[in-house]
Amino acid sequence: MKQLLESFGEMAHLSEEAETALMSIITKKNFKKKELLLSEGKICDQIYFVEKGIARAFYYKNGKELTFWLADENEFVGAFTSFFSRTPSNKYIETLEDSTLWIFDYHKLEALYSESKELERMGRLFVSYGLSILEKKFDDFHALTALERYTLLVNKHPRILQTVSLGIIASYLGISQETLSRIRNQA
Amino acid sequence: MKQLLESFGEMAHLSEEAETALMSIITKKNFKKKELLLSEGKICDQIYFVEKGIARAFYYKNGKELTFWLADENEFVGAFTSFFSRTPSNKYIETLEDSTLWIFDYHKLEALYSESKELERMGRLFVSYGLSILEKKFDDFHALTALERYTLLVNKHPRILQTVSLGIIASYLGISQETLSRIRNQA
DNA sequence: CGCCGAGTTGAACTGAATCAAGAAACGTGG
DNA sequence: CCACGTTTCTTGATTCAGTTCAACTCGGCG
Repeated sequence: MKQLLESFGEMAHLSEEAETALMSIITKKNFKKKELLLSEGKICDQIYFVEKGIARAFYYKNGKELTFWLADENEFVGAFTSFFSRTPSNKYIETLEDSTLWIFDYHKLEALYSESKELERMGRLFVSYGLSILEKKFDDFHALTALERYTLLVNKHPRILQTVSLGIIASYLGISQETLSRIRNQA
Repeated sequence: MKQLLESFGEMAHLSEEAETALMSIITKKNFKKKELLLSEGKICDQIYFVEKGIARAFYYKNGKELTFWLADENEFVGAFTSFFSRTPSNKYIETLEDSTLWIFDYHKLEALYSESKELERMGRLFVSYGLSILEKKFDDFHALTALERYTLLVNKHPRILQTVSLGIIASYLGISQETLSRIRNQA
């Protein structure tokens, strides 16, 4: 909860009223490992903030799972295009550990934004912040080699390396599981 | 201008007032080929909509130019993280042809958003739309091979292939210029 | 105790990068 | 408008990183 509010603070300056209003529409929920939060064909109605645990987003390509997002603690996960444009998603979201997530519901958020100019503005700043994060991810993926991306992950999210299975991490980094195994033992 | 308004329409429903207000703060300007719109160390104060021509964004890695964004006609280009967070950018933006661009200035936009709830909302929808586009780009880059990305580019933006130099396209696709030359002559 | 999923390791193969040289296209100034 | 020089593109030969396929190990769990 404290972490969540800190994350908000980074994104937008919230008045006490705005903070209260926002907190009133989000809900905290516990999930078991491997619970599915979104599946293909559904519209993504909820964005999640990981308070505890790990979640991932993936889709299928040629019958194989492709993990393109790993959300460690204090990070968000969601299918944003589907969420914003209200179109069915081709993505799946699931927990990889027993997790505690904060749920941001689309309709509740929209209702909240409609309440006041300040809240509308808050929404804009959230999305702007999200766009920055995504731009960073895109740049990393474009500019870095698999090894560099691995190093980044080790430094920023060592816990993911210890917890998440190798196959998932490999697909996240865009390399085969065997190559990742070799990189790890050692480089 | 018509194209510009159509693009807006896709992103957000604008009342006539909102449309007028928006049009009053953006400006159209002509640029020569190879004009620099943003350079490293500067804060990105402007987002550009390409009415005519082509623009690109790139940065340097190990002394080599890396093009990560190509904006064809009716597309946007900008250094979004820098733009939103008001921090210096490591990126360059330039035209690749004589071009006509619409300029969206940060401070003018912010002033506009402050004017009303509707305009604030419009801003939020713009950014949401931008986030969707970026997510799409990210997914493409993650899931597709160089050849698939090449095919996508050929289909969607044949004009880029004819106009932009091979080295730039290759770096955009994430492959070497030689490989792209071979792919083109033929696959 | 034996099975099963996850990880490791090896060997062969493949696609792409790199290095290098030459051809074509372009523009710039005389 | 031509001639030269620079940039861009192509092509070939070599090298290398990473994939694939396959076998094997390890640890946990029923």
